[in-house]
Amino acid sequence: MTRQKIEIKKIDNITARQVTFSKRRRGLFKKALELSTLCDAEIALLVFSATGKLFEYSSSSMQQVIERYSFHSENPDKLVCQPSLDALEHERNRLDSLKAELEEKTTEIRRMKGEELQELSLEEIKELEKMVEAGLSRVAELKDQRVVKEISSLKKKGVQLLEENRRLKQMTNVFEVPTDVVQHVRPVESTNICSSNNHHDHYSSDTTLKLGLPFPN
Amino acid sequence: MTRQKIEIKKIDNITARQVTFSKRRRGLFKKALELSTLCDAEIALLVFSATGKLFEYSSSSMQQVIERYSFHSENPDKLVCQPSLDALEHERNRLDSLKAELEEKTTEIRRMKGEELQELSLEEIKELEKMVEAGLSRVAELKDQRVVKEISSLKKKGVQLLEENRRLKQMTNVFEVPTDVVQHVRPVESTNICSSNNHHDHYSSDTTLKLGLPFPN
DNA sequence: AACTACTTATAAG
DNA sequence: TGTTATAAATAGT
Repeated sequence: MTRQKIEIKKIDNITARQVTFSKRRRGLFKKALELSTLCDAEIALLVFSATGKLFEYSSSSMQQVIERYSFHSENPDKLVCQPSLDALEHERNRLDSLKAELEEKTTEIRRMKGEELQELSLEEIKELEKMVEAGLSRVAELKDQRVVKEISSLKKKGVQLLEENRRLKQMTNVFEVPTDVVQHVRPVESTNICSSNNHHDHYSSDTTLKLGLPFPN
Repeated sequence: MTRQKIEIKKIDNITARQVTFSKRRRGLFKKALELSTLCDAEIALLVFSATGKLFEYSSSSMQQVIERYSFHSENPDKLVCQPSLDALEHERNRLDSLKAELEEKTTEIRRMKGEELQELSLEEIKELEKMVEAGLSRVAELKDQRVVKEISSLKKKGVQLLEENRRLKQMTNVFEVPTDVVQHVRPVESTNICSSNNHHDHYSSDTTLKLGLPFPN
């Protein structure tokens, strides 16, 4: 919230994350203290860092506030114990391995972006560069393919539009003949009329077509 | 803390106190959420208003954090003895969200490598290309820095080696004068002799020097 | 509840 | 850790 606004999502850079944690933790505890003082509120605040360190604040005593909480939340499932510690532990193991995997991918992405290279050897950096280069050329290539496709489709559309224009001009001529002839022609030509109103977007012209001619389902 | 700085002590005016309570409570919860999100911290926050109303926030589940706290603070009189469905369910949610996150990162990596672009729009591909380009130039830049460093260190070493060679040649000349002269000279020149055995590492040559000429302390 | 003028928190270096 | 430019929180209206 300074120098630059940041997005509220997990900070990838571990060092930055720790620094931010310290600063914001202090800020949070200060705010908690102020709120309890100013407004005579009873507050408990528990913070476990990512590394498992505990930080706590309580306006009275942690014990007391937690008891008050337990009482307050008339927990009906308090009697229901033992959902199997085993299962819980299993879940936690899985969680840990997922976390590790995630950390790995996060680092890989950061490295592809040229961050966090300090602990790579020159050889590894060269390897990385080759990889990113390969990725870039593949992306560029696919982009070009898309562009080519886009252009050719645009050209095709241009031709169609020209065609339409020609027909519309013919229509103008048709309008000069008696009304019943025009009406006879319309069902066949309505598609073209619609798309000519949407020549900048052929997808929505399809939609318009469907709206104009609803199907029975 | 605006319009005028206020002293942090209980607000006398009841209305003002309630208003402040609302505002600051919101602020506090927001900060707590931000901290847990940014820094991957596990947080529990309990606030009882002066009128006894409970407000709570927890990054995972209140139950779970309190349990963790109970465990952490070697508190023998277990405040809450609930392995709890709540906690289990929470672990599972977290597992799911981690899985999703992992999936996301995996896709991001594949896209940076130019794979799986089919469902991106042209605009998105262009964006991606820019990103990979930026990454590549950063990687290349850092690689160049490394290379430059490597080269200059190699050059320095070359100069040192040359220097050593020169001295060794001088030594050869010294060995050609009578033995007693050489012995007289040795205390002064021993530094060079020693370091010439370690010309690839001038730090260890210092060590060798000390070993050769131990100080009385 | 909305609006500011001001203080505070904090991201980046 | 300390500094600073800027974003965010908020006291009083």
